[in-house]
Order: sequence, then structure tokens, then C-alpha cells
Amino acid sequence: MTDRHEQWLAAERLALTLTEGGMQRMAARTLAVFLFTDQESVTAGEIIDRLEASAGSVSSAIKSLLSVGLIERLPAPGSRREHYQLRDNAWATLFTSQNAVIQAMLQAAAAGIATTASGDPAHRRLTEMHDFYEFLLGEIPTLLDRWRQQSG
Amino acid sequence: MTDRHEQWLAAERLALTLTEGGMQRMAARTLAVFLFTDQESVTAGEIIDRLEASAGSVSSAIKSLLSVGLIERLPAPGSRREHYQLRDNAWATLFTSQNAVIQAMLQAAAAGIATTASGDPAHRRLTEMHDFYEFLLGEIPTLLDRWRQQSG
DNA sequence: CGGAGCCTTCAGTAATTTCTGAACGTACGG
DNA sequence: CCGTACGTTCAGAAATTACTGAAGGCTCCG
Repeated sequence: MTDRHEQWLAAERLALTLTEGGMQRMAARTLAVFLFTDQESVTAGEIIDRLEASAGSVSSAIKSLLSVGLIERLPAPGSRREHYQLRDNAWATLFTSQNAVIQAMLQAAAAGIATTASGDPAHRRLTEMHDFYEFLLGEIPTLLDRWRQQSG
Repeated sequence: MTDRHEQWLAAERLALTLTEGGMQRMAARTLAVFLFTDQESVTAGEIIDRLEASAGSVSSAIKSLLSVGLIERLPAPGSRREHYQLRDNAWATLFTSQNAVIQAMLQAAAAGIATTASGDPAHRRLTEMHDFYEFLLGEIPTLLDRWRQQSG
């Protein structure tokens, strides 16, 4: 427990997993720092040290994590440095961002349906696709409600 | 309707969307052919023509779509060419493949928890993460049951 | 059994993505 | 105010990923 090396390994593996799930590599590694730090908040400089990465890449990783709402900038505690921390509900947010993909699939299917005649096999396939994603999109809010209820 | 150019555009846009969702580019374009073709099944050669891509890249795209269960090889209809088609339930399959990602996140969280003491903020964060993905993983089967029921 | 057509594999190349480093902007502290 | 410490942006370099084309294998047909 609290073995530094083990922890570093676990963090990097988690980052790898996030990357496979579609997140950019540096953003994933940065997110892992926010998860694994033993402090309540973190500065860009600390991330740079911990990841041994350039200031530039860390800066853009922070920017992208901020933009999707996974971390937040803390009201500056008098310091010159900006402090950031993982937001509550970050995981639900990450999951919700899949909604955008589903929405896009739905629209793509609709566009395809509009180009096919109703007897065409393509019309049937695209309609099936459309129905599925429409169903999914409808279920997600309910799902997250259940989560909020269960977790308090 | 059935405007060839419109259809091509819709197919390529759908492929783009799939790519953004994490699918490899050529696999996505190939899947789009399976969706939009007006035939019941398709051969590798037809995909090559339609996408104006090399035999090699189409071959590997087909291989990967087969491996995730989105398309199937048809019992050879006497022809020398292999015929493939979109599988029933392809979309549910595609969605389910997200399970693997969720499972991996769960394990990554568990590994992290094991490296932290219970007073450590990291311990709390990792536990929250773990709980969320555990919840998700449990919900997905139910979700798909509802889909099967609704769609018949 | 030999030829032809189709598909697969793989090494090399092309394209894209990601990272770095330097120059610039900003704000705090003295 | 000036000097210093951070943070950001952006052009170029490095690394990764994806595609092509050629060689090889398999199967069907004559």
C-alpha cells in the first residue's frame, strides 16, 4: 500500500485505458494525476514534474479537460499559480459525453434514410440503426437519475 | 431520394462519425458500405470498388469488423467470392463493446485503490470512480433487455 | 493438373497525430 | 515600476497510425 512505484504504474495503466477509450494520451495522463494525487488540488507545474512532460503539452491537456468539464479551476488561493481539481461527478460527465456521439449517429442514420427508398434494404438497415440509437438516447437520462439516487 | 451522390455523402459522413467514436477509419467506411448497399450481401471486391481503396486495407477492415461481430461471412453461395453482410443486432453489439472499456476502467480503479491508504484523498476519488463504473456495468444488461423487448 | 481469380499478409511509405521548445503574455512581489 | 515566475501559444520535430502495392496461398474450373 502507498507504494510509490505501484501507484505510478496504476496511474499510467489507467491513463492507457482512458486512451483506448478515445481520450488523448496527454489528457488521459493528466487526468490520472488528478485522480492519484494525495493533495486536494494540483497546479500545472506539479503535473509537469510528475509526468515529466513539457509545459506546452500539459497546458493543452488541462485546457481540454476543463472544456469537457472533468476538472475545474479553483478560486485562486492568493497564489500566483492556478490550482485545479477533479470535479464532482467527473465520471458521469465523461459518460455523458458519449451522448454527443450517439446524437451524431442518430443524425447520420436519419440522413441516410432520407436518401433511400422504402423498399431498399439499406432503408431497413438504416431504420434499425436509427431506432436503436433513439432508444439509447432516451435511456441515458434515466440511467443517470438512478445513479444520482443511488449515490446520494 | 436515392440520389447517388447524396447517398455517398451520407455514407461517408456516417463513417466519419463512427471514426470520431473510436472506430478505425477504414473499418468505419467499410461498415458504411454494408449499411448503404442496396444488395443483401457484399463481397470484398465490391467494397474495394466503392471505396476506391486497396485490397489490403479492405481485407483488414473486414477482418476487424468480423472479429467484433458487426458483420458475418455468409455460407458461400457457390461463388468463389466470399459474401458478407451486416449482422442482426450489430448496433447493440457495437454498444456492448463499450463494456470492455468499462470493465477495464473498473479494474484500473480497483488497482489504484489497492495502492492508497484509506485516509488519502486519492482513495476517496478512486472509490467514487469504481462505484460509478460498477453501477454502469450492472445497468447495461438490463438496458439491452429492454431494447430486445421493445424491438421484438 | 494447370491456370486464373480472389483474398490475405506484410514490408515500406504516406499521412496524421502528438509532443516539445522557444517566444510571448500576464500578474504578482519587491 | 521593474524583475521574475508561470502559463499559453504555435511552429516544427518526432512518433504513431493507417494505407498501399507486391508477393504468396488457396480454391475453383476447365
